[in-house]
Amino acid sequence: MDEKFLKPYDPKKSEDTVYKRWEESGFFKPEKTDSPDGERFSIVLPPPNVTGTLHMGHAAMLAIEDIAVRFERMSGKQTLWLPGTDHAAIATQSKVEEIMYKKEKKTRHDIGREEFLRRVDAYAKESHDTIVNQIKKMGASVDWSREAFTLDEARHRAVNTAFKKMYDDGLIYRGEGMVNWDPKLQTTVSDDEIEWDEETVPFYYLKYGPFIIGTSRPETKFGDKYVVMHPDDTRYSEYTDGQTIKLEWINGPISATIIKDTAIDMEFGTGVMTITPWHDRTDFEIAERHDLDKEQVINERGILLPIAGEFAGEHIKKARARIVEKLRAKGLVDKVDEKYVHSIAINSRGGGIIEPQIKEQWFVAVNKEFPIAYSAMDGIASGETVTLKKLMRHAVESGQIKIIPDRFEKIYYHWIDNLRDWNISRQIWYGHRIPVWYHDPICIPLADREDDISKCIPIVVSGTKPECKFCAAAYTQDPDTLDTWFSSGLWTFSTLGWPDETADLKRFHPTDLLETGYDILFFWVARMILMTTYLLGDVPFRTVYLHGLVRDEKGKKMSKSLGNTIDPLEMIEKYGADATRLSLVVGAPPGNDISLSEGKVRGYKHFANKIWNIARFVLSNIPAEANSEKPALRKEDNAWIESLVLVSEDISKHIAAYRFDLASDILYHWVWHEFADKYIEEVKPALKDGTDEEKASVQWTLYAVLTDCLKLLHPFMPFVTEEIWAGLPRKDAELLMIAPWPTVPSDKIQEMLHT
RNA sequence: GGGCGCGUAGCUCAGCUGGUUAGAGCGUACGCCUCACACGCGUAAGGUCAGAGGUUCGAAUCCUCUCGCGCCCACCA
Repeated sequence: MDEKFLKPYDPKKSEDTVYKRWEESGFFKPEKTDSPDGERFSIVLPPPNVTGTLHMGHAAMLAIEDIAVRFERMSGKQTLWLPGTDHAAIATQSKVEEIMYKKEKKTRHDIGREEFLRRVDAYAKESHDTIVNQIKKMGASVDWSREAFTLDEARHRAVNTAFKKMYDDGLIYRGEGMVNWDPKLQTTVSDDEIEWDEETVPFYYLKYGPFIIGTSRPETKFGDKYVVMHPDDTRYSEYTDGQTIKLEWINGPISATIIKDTAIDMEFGTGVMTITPWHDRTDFEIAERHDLDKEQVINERGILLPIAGEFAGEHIKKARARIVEKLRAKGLVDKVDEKYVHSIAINSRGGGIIEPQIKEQWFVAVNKEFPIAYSAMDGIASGETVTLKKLMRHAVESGQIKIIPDRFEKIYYHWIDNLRDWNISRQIWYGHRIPVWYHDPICIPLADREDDISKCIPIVVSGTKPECKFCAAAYTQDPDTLDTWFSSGLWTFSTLGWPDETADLKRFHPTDLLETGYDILFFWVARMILMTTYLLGDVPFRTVYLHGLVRDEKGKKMSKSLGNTIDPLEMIEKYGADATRLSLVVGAPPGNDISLSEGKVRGYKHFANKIWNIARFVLSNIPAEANSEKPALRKEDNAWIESLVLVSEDISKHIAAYRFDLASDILYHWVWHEFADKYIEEVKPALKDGTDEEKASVQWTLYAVLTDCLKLLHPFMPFVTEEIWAGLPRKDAELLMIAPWPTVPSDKIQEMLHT
């Protein structure tokens, strides 16, 4: 027996060495795996953001995915797990800006676009290296030779190709729309990136001519010249749509127009409101319906514009009190409700309070009909007229994508139904620059083109800088960058070489599984489905497995400000990666939040040591050269083999059904409380005083059970099991990671049990 | 306002399509350094399965309502 077994298991001593052995073996690469029946399994790693370090959520993701991957690999499939990182545009940029401002009191504008991007790249690189190290520490069996980054050259080409195709199909357009403007980060953000916070503020009832209107934001009211009410509201039936009235307002007399619109809730307040179409989505929509004027009141930095009269140039935050004071002085304040609770929108990527604005931006049209060029999907034919929304819905509705747990399918549909055109342009610098070039002014006036539109093209979509054939004027590129989810939406295939028709793309796409947290179902999963169905006419993956959030032992969300975070690296350092992995898997069904405590991790470290000691016992009780010849088995030993077969089947079944929580729970229990507590105890007398035949039977069975347990445990606890495997005298594979999974064909079970 | 999830021993959770005295781990108490393991072994305490009503021969498990916790969505002027 190897002397290492004489000491307790020390994860720190072996984990790095074991990982190196795996990596050097080449078996992380699918090429190395024989797959006679051609079966394959592929999955992409949800690329972690290069904004720092990995947290427990990442650890859970890595653990779950590695279990699936190792199981499939051991089951004989050619297996690819493709790793990478995400540039996370806005999150990374704001992080670097924050650090820079803290250290040097400089903003990105002080140092310029080029220098700033150099710094972000440096930060991203450092962050990337940390992340890669952490992924390895967790034991993730990813194929590093295929590692990708959402902002590298290959992905940039994919992004430009996708953008151009969508533009040519009319699915990407530039237009004026209501966007979520972040005055702090000076960029738009998507609807999904907004978080809502409750805030208690005074609610003002203001006299607006003969009406009383309510508002929590008097500072936006300067330009309000439309007063809206429900057409069925009998209280205001004397007023007619389009009627104008004169009234005294903040900065003097104005003329207001009555508008009747069903968007008004008669129950709310007085049932009358004025609108600010430039800074409110509902108001914007009313204005669109009635073709009303829209005026900007607040600029991009939150400063009031000249329309505010004497308040122009003031920041909205400061101006509010003075405006209310003036309204009071003019007798326009009817009453104030001091404790009004409403929600304010905050940019969740480290930004500020969102101010809706009308801006010219790039959008993806989700409701526009177009003929899909090619479709390999069931139920959608090539050339069929579809919309992006329809494609997204169809992929799941038709069962071609299964979401686990299935209750998220409903949530997914609901999200699609409420989806508006996707604003994809951001005014930040870090990210894929929009591949659009402007020639302004055009050198040949439209009138002189003689209908040959190729003569001078004002807007060119191209990955490279175009040149005008007719004049020396250079094209200038759109200064904006793309929403980070645009590039991550391409992830399952951009990582496989698309737009080229590579062997990898043919072999590994669609992927089999997409595993991620339910919190990014919309951000990412939905957008991958959108991009893939549209660009490839296929689904990006067959199954979506959603894991929950990792919370602390009290069920609270882990956060730095609460100080309740548990660092995965620290847990690995103290208890080993196997224990850390198991603590995130046992008792964590799909879609349920996981509550974690250090004690839980410690408990599983003890389990790792238990396995180690089982191995020690078995190895010290069998001949040094374990005999592969199967002896006649005692009745009891046969019964244990039977029990093992049953439990293996159970475990395989649960893994195949993505119930890693149940599989690991059962395994833990069987290995410890059946194999160790019962079988090993029962067998001791026979090993001591039994006949040679009895000893042979017990020894053979002990070894058989041990090796199968190691195999079953390996996906969950790859390090200890591999380390023990290395010390075994006889085995059916040099490395446990590629040892055959102990599935016993049903016809063999009977045979096995009765020999 | 709409939707979803959860509420089972101190803590974290199993209990599938309803069926013998409701389970596990951690923790606790007590006893054991028994020649695989003290990162261990053994024993024990601890639950009106959130509450009420209903379906049923029988419910933690199905239905209805109530309470509590959490989450998601929505154009809360």
